[in-house]
Parts: sequence; structure tokens; C-alpha cells
Amino acid sequence: MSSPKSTYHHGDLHRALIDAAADLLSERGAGGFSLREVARRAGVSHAAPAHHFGDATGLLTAVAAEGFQHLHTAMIESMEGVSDPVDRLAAIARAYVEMAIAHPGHSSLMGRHDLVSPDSQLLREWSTRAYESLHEAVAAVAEEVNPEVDIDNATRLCWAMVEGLLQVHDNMTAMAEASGADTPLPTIGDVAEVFSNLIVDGIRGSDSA
Amino acid sequence: MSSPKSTYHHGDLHRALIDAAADLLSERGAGGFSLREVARRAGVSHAAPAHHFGDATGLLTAVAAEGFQHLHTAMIESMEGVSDPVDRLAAIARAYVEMAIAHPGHSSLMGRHDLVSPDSQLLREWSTRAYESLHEAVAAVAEEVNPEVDIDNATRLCWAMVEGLLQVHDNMTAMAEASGADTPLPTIGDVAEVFSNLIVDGIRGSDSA
DNA sequence: ATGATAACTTGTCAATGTCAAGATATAATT
DNA sequence: AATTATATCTTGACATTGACAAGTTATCAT
Repeated sequence: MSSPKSTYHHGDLHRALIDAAADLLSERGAGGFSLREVARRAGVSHAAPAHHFGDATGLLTAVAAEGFQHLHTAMIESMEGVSDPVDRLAAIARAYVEMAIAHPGHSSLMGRHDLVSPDSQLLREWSTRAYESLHEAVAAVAEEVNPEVDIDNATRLCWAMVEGLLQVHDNMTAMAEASGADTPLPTIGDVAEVFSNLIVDGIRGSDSA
Repeated sequence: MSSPKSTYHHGDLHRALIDAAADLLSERGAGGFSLREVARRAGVSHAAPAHHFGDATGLLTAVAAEGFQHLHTAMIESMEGVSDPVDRLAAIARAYVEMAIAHPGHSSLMGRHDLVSPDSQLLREWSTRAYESLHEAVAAVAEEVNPEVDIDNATRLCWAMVEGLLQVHDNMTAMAEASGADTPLPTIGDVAEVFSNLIVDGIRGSDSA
């Protein structure tokens, strides 16, 4: 959060609004989002965000786009120094999940087509880049393990699994909190690794897709 | 949707409100939900839903619970007359996806912990039943294919995959609409089958979880 | 120094969810 | 059958919200 403004101009309101929005989303989920509350937290009047983002959808879309940017960065970094394709895929899965846990506000929006504008060039750019990183990693695995597999489908499935993993993680967290259960959950890194092993074994065993 | 009331009492307002809510959710997604709009569609005043559901969260929770009920029913029916565990798992995956497509309004809420009350007994009952059906099916597959696999983890992963599949289906649908793309998408049934094959192959190849 | 403009504030409005009092008609009791 | 209780709804009010438009501030360009 930027320091409080002492002049008319905030100084970096664009940044402050995205940060405030991500914080609010992290605390209350998308259902508790309020543009006025974001403005209050950024220390400006309720209509100030309109200049930077147009409407509420504009701000939410910018947060989602930044989420995909974080994801892309995390994916690239996770693969550095890792040469084995199977290990790279595992690293990506872990990176995705860790990004989501580190940025819950961003993550809560990235699949929300009812809240985010599909026309945003920034959103498309970053979501496409993230997807393509995954596509390349899946292709490298397939080449080594089973060149006959359909790479597009395998990538979609891989993406689906990780999205679903986040949903299940939310489910398990919410249920654990509601029930006070003391059942130890596997760590998300463990689950991510099981996921990527499943995917690799699935690709290996796949006759066709 | 029930027929319009001609007396003071609606006759089956509880049912009409759930139907109206599911329709509205299906049209606008959760982000476009409005309790007053639901009441308008049901032909009653804006405060009438409070008697049946308390607040907006109460209505949304009831819709989500009904979604899990639909899911459970679809799962059970899909397995009838199917004896092979692997085929049963494929049937479940398809049933889940088909239920979600048939009931988009319900489906849009089933993972939304920011909108739904975890304290609802009805929600827990139906979500637990659905989960247990899947658990049994996964256990049957594991017993045949690889008794060493951790059934709880495999079930969670299976659940995660299907949740993620729905997310990806939404993604692909939204992106196709936004870009006017003419790339043919695989049918969701095809993808569900690939999923279950992946899961089964993954379980088969799994050393441990 | 002056004018243009980006960046904000203030004010207004319609729509929203919630709450509480009031009204209706159905069920239960006498 | 008449009266009372109660489930079920309506009306009205209020605070909050997103959006829009006019007004204000201070920074930039000339």
C-alpha cells in the first residue's frame, strides 16, 4: 500500500488501487468486493478509480491481468535450472499453486468470467503467455514420453487440473474451518506433485486423446 | 417457474424462488445476481424471499445445495448397469459435466465459498453424499488397478480435475465467444473421458501418493 | 504568465439488501 | 360458526453501492 498522499495528487494511485483491491478480494472474496471500499483504503474519494479503470469491471480486470502476469513469471522462474521435462512440469504446477496462495486476491478473479472483461488486451496478453508456457512444458513431456498424445488437449487438461486443484484447496480449507476438523491436509506442494505425476503417467499411458 | 399467483399466497414460492435464482445465475453469473430481481421474476415483493431463506446468502446456499443434489443423483444414475470400475469412473465424470451444463445456475455457485454458507446442513449433506459416491468409485478403480494408491488423495484429485474441467470449459467458451474463433472445441464428453482415462492411467502408474 | 489537461472531489441518482411494521388469508382452537 | 394464532406476504424506510456529471486542483505544455 502506498503511503498516504499529502497533496491533491496521490502519486501512484493506479498501483494503490490495484493493491487495495487485491487485499479486499483476499479478505472477503469476490462476493465482498466494493469499489468504494477500495477507494477508501487507497485514501481517495469514491469516484477517483473511474479515471484509471473506467468502472468496477475495469479494476477487477486489471487485477486479474496482473494475476496472470504473476503466474507467468512464477512459471518461468520455476523452470530455471531444471532440464528434465517431467521435473519442469512438476515445477510449473507447484509454481501455479504457490502463486495462487501468495496472491489470493488476484487468484480469486482469474477464472471469473462474470466479473472480468474478455475484451482487455492486457488480460489476454498475460493469460496467453501463461498458457503458452504450460503448453511448451507439456509438449516437452509428451515428446519424451509419448509423442502421439494431443498436446492441445493435454495442456487444457493440465490447466484444468491446476484450476481444479485451487478449487479443492479452497473447499478443503473452508470445510476445515467450518468443522474445526483436525484431519491434517496434505500440503499443497505435495498435492501439486501428485498432480503432475498423474498427468505424466496419464500422458505416458494415453493411447490417443 | 410456477404459474403466476392470483391470491395473496403464492402457493409454492420456495420452489419458484430457487428456480428464478438458478435462471438468473445462469444468465448473468454470480456477479449479476440480485435478490430483488429474483423476487420480481417470482412475482412477489422484494422482501418476500426473506421468509423462506433469511437473506441472500440463504437463497444462494439453497441453490448450491440443490446443485449437489442434482450431482449426486446424476452420479448414481450414470453408474446403473455399469459394472466395470473404470467405466463407472468415466460415467461419473461425464455425469458431473453434463449436470453442470444442464444446470449452469446451480453449477456457478457450487465452488463459491464467498457466497455460500458453510453452516448449512443441507449443503453439507448433499455435497458429502456426492463426494462419497466419487470416493467409492475411485476406490473400486484403485482396488482393481493399484491397491497401494491413497484413495483419499486420489478422490480429491479426481474432484479437483472435474472442477477444473468446468473452469476450463467456461474459459474456452468465454474465449471462443470473445474472439469469434472458429476452432472446434472437443465436446465436453470427449474431454471428460480423456480425464477419466488420465486418472485411471495415473492411478495405475502411481507408486504412492 | 497563461492555457490545457490529467487527476482528483463533490453531489446526485437509481438500485440494492436488510429490517421492521403492517396486511392477508389460512390453520388451529374454542 | 366465531375467534384466535400464525404463516406468508406487502409496504416503507434506510444505509450502501456503482455510475455519471459538474466542479476543483495542481501539474504540464506553450
